[in-house]
Amino acid sequence: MTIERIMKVDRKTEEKILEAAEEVFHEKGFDGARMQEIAEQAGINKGLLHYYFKTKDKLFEAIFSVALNRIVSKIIAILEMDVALHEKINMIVDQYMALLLKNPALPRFVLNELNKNPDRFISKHINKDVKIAFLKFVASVQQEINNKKIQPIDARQLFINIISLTIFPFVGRPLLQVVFGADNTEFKQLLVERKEHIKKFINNAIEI
Amino acid sequence: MTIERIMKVDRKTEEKILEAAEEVFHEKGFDGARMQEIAEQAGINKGLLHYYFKTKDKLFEAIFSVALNRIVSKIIAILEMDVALHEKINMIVDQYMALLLKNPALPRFVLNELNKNPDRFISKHINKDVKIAFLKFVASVQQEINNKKIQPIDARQLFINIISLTIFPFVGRPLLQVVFGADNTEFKQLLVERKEHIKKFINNAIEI
DNA sequence: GTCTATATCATGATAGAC
DNA sequence: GTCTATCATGATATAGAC
Repeated sequence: MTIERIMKVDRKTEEKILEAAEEVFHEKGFDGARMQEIAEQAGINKGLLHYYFKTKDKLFEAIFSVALNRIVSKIIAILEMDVALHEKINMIVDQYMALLLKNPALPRFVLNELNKNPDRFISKHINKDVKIAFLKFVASVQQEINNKKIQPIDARQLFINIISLTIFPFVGRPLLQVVFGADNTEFKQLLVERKEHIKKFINNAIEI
Repeated sequence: MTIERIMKVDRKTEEKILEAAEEVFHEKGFDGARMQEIAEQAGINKGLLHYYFKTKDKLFEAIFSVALNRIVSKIIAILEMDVALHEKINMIVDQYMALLLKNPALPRFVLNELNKNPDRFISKHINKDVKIAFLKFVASVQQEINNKKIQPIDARQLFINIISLTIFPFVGRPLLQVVFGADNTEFKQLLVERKEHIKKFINNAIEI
């Protein structure tokens, strides 16, 4: 009974911390984030924060690994599926767009931290899974080329294209918004429409 | 004579500082950069650094405005030109790729700082120029659609596509490199080939 | 588990000699 | 203009009371 209550309280505090840390780290990155701000955001104080996560690095690692996984795992799952190429492409765009619309700051955060410290990737098991999944994608592309369903194309370039068209708007948003003179709601509308646009655009580009 | 010598020395030191600051800021961002490191990189000490640029913010502003300008001004120039649409697209891709291959860290730096502080844009005159230039691009697109040269397409989405396909590989590099299992030289080769790939890809996508 | 108070250290910035 | 020494602040992290 007492233990139950304590565990419940623990869990709740830890969750509050993780939520707060995610928000602050995603927004400001590791260097810009302050333990003070995370504590405030979580409704606790610095002391308690350090009680749960000994160091800033440890807390960051917890947030970053989740974020990286969110970005990568979905791609792996789709790339590995046994469906036709254009289905794969549509699924990547659809599901990725949905993910990013819910977490607009995610790609910027992950890519930036990854650029500052590329080795962070190597430590993960993801590494091999990604490569294997990608090889299945390459095979899909080659098969479609052989069957004269699509034009000859470098599978790596095609992959870059899919990811670029989907992710970039979220990273380049401030730049694009100024160019378009678009406010937040207008730009969001553009992103929603973009899902169908990308699928059609890619299909046009590769069809024979 | 004496004045000349002093001015020459000044100029040289300031240049060394700006070069060092650019390198460090581009690499680590504002929050991650240290005045100490910039001073070392420039071969001077912190005191002298503060003598030339009173504050870190001032020094950053000098670096950032140049970077932003490098990213934006070229696009403006091309968008405003009176050439056929597909020429415009080719020029953007060619010249942008060339710029980014020489400054791979540039887009990540600018976009990240811009995301942390989007208002930084508003203070610039660029703001209006960009919008005007973009309107000329929209007109180009509309004209080609009317003349049945390309398929109907939202000019804003097309613009996003061009920029995405060109810039993203430089921002998403660590992610892509792991997926491909590519080392640095292999990836660079991919980027070089990419110039022609993008132009063909876009052309295929929009042609009638 | 949670809080307050404090230690420790790094960093941006200044003062002053040369 | 350039350097050394120092200040002042703010951030991570710890100690100890409750």
